[in-house]
Formats: sequence, C-alpha cells, structure tokens
Amino acid sequence: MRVVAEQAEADAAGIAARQDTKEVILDSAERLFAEKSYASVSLRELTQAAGVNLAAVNYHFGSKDALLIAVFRRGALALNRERARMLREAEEKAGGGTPPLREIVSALVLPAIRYSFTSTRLALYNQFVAFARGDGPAEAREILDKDVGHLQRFALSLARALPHLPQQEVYWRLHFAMGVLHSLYTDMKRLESLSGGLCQLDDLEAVAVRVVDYVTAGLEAPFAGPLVQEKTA
Amino acid sequence: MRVVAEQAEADAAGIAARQDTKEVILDSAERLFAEKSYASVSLRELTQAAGVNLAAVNYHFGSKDALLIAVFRRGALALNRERARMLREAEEKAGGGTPPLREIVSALVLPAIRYSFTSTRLALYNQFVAFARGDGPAEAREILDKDVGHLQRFALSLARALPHLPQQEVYWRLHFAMGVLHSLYTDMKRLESLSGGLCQLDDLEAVAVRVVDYVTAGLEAPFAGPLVQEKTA
DNA sequence: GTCTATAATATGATAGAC
DNA sequence: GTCTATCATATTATAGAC
Repeated sequence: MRVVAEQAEADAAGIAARQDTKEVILDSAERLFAEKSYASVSLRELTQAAGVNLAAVNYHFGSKDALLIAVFRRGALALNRERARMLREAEEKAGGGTPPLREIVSALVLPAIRYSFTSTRLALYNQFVAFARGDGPAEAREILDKDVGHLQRFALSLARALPHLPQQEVYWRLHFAMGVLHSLYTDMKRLESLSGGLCQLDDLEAVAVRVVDYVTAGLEAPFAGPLVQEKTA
Repeated sequence: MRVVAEQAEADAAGIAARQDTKEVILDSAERLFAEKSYASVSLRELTQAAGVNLAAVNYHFGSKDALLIAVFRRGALALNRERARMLREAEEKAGGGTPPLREIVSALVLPAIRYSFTSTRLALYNQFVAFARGDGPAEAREILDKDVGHLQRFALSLARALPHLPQQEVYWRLHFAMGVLHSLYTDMKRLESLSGGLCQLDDLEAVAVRVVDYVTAGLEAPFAGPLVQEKTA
C-alpha cells in the first residue's frame, strides 16, 4: 500500500505482496462495527478510517457482508484458541482429574479480558458479536450460533467440577458467565457514570480478579432444586 | 387507521383521534431495532411490519432518529418505574432498615424478566439498549448514559446490605448483574444450541430463580481485598 | 493492487391530493 | 391523519485506467 519499497521487496521475494491492506481493513472493521454497528458504518467511513481506497474492501473481500464474516472468524479463532489452551493446561496440571473451579473459570474469562486490554484486534470482539447477531447476514448468524464447540468443552469441565448441579443448571450458569463478560465490552460507560468515575477498565489484573470472583461464586451458588418456594405473604 | 367506525367515534368524542398508529409504530420499532439494529431497519420495512403507511413515521415522530429516542424513552420509563416500586416495597417491608439482599436483587431482576415474558412492549427492551448504544444518534446515547438514576438507588441499597464491601466493588458487581440480565435477551439462541434445547426461556419463575440465585451469590462472593494473590507456580 | 468514475439501487424525508 | 408520488442523497458494487 503506502510503502512502495517494501512492496517491491515483497514482490521480488515472490510473496503475495503486502497483505497489510487486508489486515488494516479487518482491524478498522472490527473496531467500527463494534462501536457503531455493522449497518451504520459505510464503506466510505470504513476505508477512510483504515486509510485505504474505497474499492479495496470489494477487491480483498468481495463484499461488505463477506468482510463482516471475515472479521468475525478472525476474532473467534484467536479467542477460542487461547481459551482452549488454558483449559488444556489446567486439565493437564490436574493430572487428568478435574481442575479447581477457579481455574476453569479463569480459562474462560482471562483470554477475553486480556485481549480487551492488550490487543486492538480483539478489544471489541465481544461487543462486535452482539451486533453481528442482530445485524449481520444469515451466514454470520449461523456461524455465531454454531460457535459453541469451545463452550461445550467448558460446560463439560464445569459439570465435572460441580457434580451436584444438574447439567441444565451448568449450562444456564455458563450462559450467565458469558453475560458478565459481555458487560465488560458493552456498558462500561454506564458503569463509569454510575460510579462517578470510581470504576474503570484500567487495571487488567484487578478486573480479572473481580470477574473470576463473581463468576465462580455464581457457579457455586446453592441450588435449591426444581421446587419453587411458596410465598408467605 | 384501519377501523373507520372507531375512528369516527373517537373524532366525535373530541379525542385526538386514534393514537393507535403511534403505538403500533413504537411496538414494531422496538422489536425490529432490537432484532436487527437501528441502522439496518429501513422505514419501509418498519412501516410495512407495523401495517401503517410509510409517511406515518415522519408524521408522528418527525424523523427516524426521533422515533428511536421515543421508543427508548417509553421502555426505560416503564422498566424503571416497576423496579423502583419493588425496591420501595422491600424497603418499607424492612421497616426503614435494609431489606434482605435477595429482595433487592429481585427488585432489580424480576421486572426485567417479567416484561420479557408478558409484554411485547418490553420484551426486547434490553436487547434494544445494546444496539442503541452503538447505533443511535448522540442524543440517544447520552440519555442512555445518564439513565443511571434508578441504578444509583440500587447501588445504595446494595451497599447497605453488603457493608463489608467497598463501594467500588458494589458498583462492579451491580454492573455484572446487569450483564447477566443482558444475557437473557442477547444470546439465548447460543444457549439453546449449547444445551441441545435443554435450556429455554419458557418458565418465567424458573428463570427468575436462576438469575436471582446467580446474581445474589455473585454479590455475596468473598472479597479478598486489593492484594493480588502471588502465583505458586 | 490501487485508484477514479460511475452505475444501480435503497434510503429518509416531504409535498400535495384526499 | 393517511396515502401516493417523488426528491435529494447515500449506499454498495463494479468497470476500466494506471
């Protein structure tokens, strides 16, 4: 794209030129789609923010819809890979047995939080997912619905760590945990406002501890069983 | 609109005709904006779904943006009113003292869940909020950010019920609770898929108990303090 | 691969008859 | 208040020069 010397170098080396442009577009798209929703971001705004030509999106991805799917795929792959790695490590450390609940929760939670701090790439991944579900083309929604394989692994691991809980309740509480994670990407402005600036997304470790504490406690909540308490009033 | 006899009747009675059309538009807008995002829903699609004329939106609301704000306002008012009512009742029942944590949580949680079951009007309110934040005009976003007054009441009530917790942590855990609620409107399809159909949003009471259990446990989670545990590995 | 110019279409909004 | 017709504009996508 911009640096012509490098371009010539890459071409000479037989490499598929600079794939830089593609990456830059993906980065901008992820951020803008997350911040402003897919439909509301025009290709003009997007390509201008990315510093590339208007036609580049269609050249590299084929269409705006295809770009949305590409940006989702990239984010999902990176996040799921890291989660799976941490879960595997915890299981190995447990010698084939069940890892402590806190470690399972950490494997689920920490990659999402870490990325939100360190990588521009995944900072807004979860927020993007919310929009993709409402906005995107059918294909993107299907991918999203099917993107449960890695969560299934966590469901199984959690079920082993919480043998007294019916499987159904494990699923519900895992689902709630995802909601807690979601809150880190979605409503931080409201939290900042609510707390008068006291609560901020600045200290990675501190936030991680809070989330793990909360989610672990929720998973360990006493389960009363299917009977609903009779009102005394 | 459609029923001419009623229209004439209302006109004869001196009432401002049928305000039905306005309501129908608000209902459709709330649902569609929530499902597909504000920007992706055209006025043509919206008015067709509502069964009203294309020009009706501009006539009754002035613009598409103004419609978004109107639909948000209506939902926020109804939900906050009900939450405040339940919290007040709990406080009165406690005779000026601090209500049990579970009751505070119920006041926060039950109205949102109940509406999601009973009222088409508010069924998708929370999901809509997520989109409004990314999508809407600046005015809508500001309203959203400032819409913390009623949450402030809950923060204070929770702080009294959890006197050992620093105020900052109360805010964080209230924020996480909102994330749990959010999960009921946002990713239910993923939960259904993940659980193989085992988990569904069908039984209001059962879901309410699950959410209250989870959120209460999270609020009651032990608080280790600002010190971060040293890794033993 | 990148860019300009433009085609084809969809959108929000409005004027004006009823 | 409702409807049809239409304007002005913005959008995605593409053709074709470089």
